[in-house]
Amino acid sequence: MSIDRKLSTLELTALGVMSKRGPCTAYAVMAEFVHSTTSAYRSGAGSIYPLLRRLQNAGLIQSSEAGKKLLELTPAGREAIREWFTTNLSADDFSCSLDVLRSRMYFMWVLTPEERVQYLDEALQGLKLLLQKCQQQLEGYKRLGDPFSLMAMEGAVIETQARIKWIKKCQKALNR
Amino acid sequence: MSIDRKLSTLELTALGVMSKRGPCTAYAVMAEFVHSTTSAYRSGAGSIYPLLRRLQNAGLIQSSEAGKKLLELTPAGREAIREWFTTNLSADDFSCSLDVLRSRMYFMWVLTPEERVQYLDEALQGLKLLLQKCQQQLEGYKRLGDPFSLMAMEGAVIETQARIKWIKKCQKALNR
DNA sequence: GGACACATGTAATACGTTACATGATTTT
DNA sequence: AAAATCATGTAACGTATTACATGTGTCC
Repeated sequence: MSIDRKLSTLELTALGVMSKRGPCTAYAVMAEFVHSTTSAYRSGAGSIYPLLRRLQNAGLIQSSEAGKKLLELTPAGREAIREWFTTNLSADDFSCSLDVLRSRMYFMWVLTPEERVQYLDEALQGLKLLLQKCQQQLEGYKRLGDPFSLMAMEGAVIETQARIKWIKKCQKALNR
Repeated sequence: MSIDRKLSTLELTALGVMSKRGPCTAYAVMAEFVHSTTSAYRSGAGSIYPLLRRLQNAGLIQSSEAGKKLLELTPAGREAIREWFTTNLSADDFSCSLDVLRSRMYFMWVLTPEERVQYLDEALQGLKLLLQKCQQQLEGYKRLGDPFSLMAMEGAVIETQARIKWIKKCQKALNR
């Protein structure tokens, strides 16, 4: 009934989403993930519905008494989110995140010099576009969101700016 | 025989590792992943050996004629790495990376104000430690590594610095 | 009335993780 | 001689992805 293993990041994020929305349908939770800007969170029905059933079996969420098929957190579910912050703090949480652009950089020597320049150009353009999207969302949060969503989104902006700065540095290094 | 589906990041990274090392044993490839600082790449024997067999079946790597059980890239394998740069450039590659610290921030309102302060403190310390590790590796690359590994590692340093800056900003926001 | 979003799933498949298992070689 | 590292796997399990399937409500 209860949970023995560690919850995955996806499961905890689903719990977090539900804690913000209050009672909502499984479909609403899924919709949040389908349109996520973070590719690792982009999940479809085949992932979310079984995931929610797992959480329900674990007693972390339950059908709301407010009728229909609305789901809501149980006290145990709320506690699971708190424990995400307090107990699960391992080195993995701080470890460098998986940045495909950065990973690929290790192997860029397989390209010709011209291809390298072109690749970095495309990367820079993609990142600038991403930055715009992040900044737009940030503006939205400034009006509507809570301060914590705002903080999180500011993190995305700062990270993207750093990646842009990095690509520019790489371009300079190549020009020498 | 050849590949119809898209190669995973892990598979492509394995190809990249082998392209750098030249002919090497499966164990050597695995060892690179076991001790990775990026948690998403930390994989054991159960992941790498089947993965290498898949690559071999796909004709991307082969046993080296240099005797023993050494593996090396085929021309098709080298081409697969190049295509990683050229054709697979989707929006996903630029998307915000999965940063657990950032994800969690959305849901930090479940904590008490004191817990929030403590959590951010721990996060900051963890990131500072990570930064040190990254900078040490960077110094190593400056002597031994190729310029592309150096660039990649500089990306890790810049990213980590940005995350530290972000956490400090969050701390200031909480103090108000 | 047709299109679209809402709503909920299942089945096949493949992939990653963990744990287990074994043996050779090298180091202390 | 024992311990550690090199070396190569297998088996069980769980989870994510993709594609398929179905039905309702609502808007134009």
